[in-house]
Amino acid sequence: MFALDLKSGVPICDQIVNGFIKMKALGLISGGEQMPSVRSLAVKFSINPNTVQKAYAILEANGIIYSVKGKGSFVSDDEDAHGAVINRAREEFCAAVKSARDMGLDSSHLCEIINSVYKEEKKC
Amino acid sequence: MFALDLKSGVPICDQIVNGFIKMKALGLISGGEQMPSVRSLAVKFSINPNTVQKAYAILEANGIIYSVKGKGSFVSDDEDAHGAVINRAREEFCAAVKSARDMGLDSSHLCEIINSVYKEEKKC
Amino acid sequence: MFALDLKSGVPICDQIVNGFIKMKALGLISGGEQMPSVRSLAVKFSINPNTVQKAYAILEANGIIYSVKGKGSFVSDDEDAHGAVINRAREEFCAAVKSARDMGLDSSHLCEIINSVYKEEKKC
Amino acid sequence: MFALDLKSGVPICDQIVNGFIKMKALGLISGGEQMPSVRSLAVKFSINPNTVQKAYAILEANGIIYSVKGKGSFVSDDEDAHGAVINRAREEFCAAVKSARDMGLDSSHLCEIINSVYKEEKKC
DNA sequence: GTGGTCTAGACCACA
DNA sequence: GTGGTCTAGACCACA
Repeated sequence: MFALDLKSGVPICDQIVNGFIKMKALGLISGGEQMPSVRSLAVKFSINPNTVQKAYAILEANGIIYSVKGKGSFVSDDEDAHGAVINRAREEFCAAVKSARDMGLDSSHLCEIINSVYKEEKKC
Repeated sequence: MFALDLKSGVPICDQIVNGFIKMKALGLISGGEQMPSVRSLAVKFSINPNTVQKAYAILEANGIIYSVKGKGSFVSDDEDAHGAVINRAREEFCAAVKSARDMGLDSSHLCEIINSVYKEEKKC
Repeated sequence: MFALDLKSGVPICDQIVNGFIKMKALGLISGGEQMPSVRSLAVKFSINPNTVQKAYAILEANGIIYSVKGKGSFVSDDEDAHGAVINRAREEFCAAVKSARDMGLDSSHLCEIINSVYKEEKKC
Repeated sequence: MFALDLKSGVPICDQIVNGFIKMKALGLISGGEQMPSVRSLAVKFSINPNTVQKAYAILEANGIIYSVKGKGSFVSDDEDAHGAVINRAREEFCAAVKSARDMGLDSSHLCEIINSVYKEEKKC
């Protein structure tokens, strides 16, 4: 399970949404699996249940999860939805590259960073 | 000179800060050069002088520019300050790579994106 | 809690910043503790919320506090940040000593002033 | 002769006033001696003559210098005036001590700083 | 004219 | 309710 960083400035709601999306991308949760209940997650993270509720609503709107009244929320099998999320990730990365380019970093340097991150060399 | 995108959702103030940082990184402005006055920039962009003022204050707090009362604001010669900004850009890119990795994108794919961005192929 | 002196000529914003820095230095507030809300402080001091907002932004930029949207502002645990503030205080005092020396005051006289201030003799 | 620091944030006018006061305190200029002309100083420092003029007016208002029409400005013999300036310096140092105390610095530490400054050990 | 501070008040995202 | 951003406009010190 992912952790929240209250001091990061990133809205808690977004952190929860991204947390579950990454868990699915990494195969830590998969289609059909039950999500933790809104209440239990709120207690676990010591945050407002409304915030968890909102995150689940966003995940559902994106087809990542679905809810069954009286039973709870479940991870969706919808591969299209997950693909759309991946596409968005690709676009976000693309924007990050442009930003880095505008700051004067050259492409070979960026590739080095990528390699070190994927090798878990913890150089950055 | 850079352009503002009022619809982007990115605070105008941040757009101005980043605009000048990029201009310095690209060598379009350099140490000692006078910045446009707060008022003139506000008129040029049709925004409130307070917003420009705030951006200039952030640039000054980061050592990118300095202001002389009654004379105006000037680009700083402080290379350390600019280096710190570049370092932050590097860290941001590093975070973007980690995020992409967590979303399941592989490193060769990321390198391809980098190459297409630097070749201005506008594929993304 | 500190008091504001609107007639002092010192910007209200700076007075608020220094007020909280001193409170932290004196142990009156400590890491994790919630700051008064921007609005409540504005009401308490009968000043504009924007002024408080600016002071909080400066404190946050210096790592003294951090803010969580929708929840409020909190005193940071970051001891490095607080240490940096103390260092700046030391440098300011150092500059004051140099200035006094240049004005012809001798060192023993300065030490006397220090002693009288710390003894609260109110001689100056 | 003293130097100006345009980036310091301290008004140029104040820097000139303090520069001459320190020169007198250090004995670098003495009663009856002629001050550099407003124009020459403005040229030397590459600043606006109005700024020099204002500084001289402040020095004259404090009895540090006096002007003779058609001849120029001269350093005053008025010891009372100089004494008043020294008193103000003492008060300023006193305020600096209070500020340092409020930041948690203890008196022995301040005395150490004083000693190192007067020994020109350049430790700070 | 130039930057710096402040008030008054609107509007937004978030919890 | 909480912080964040922005507009509109006043007033100040300084050059």
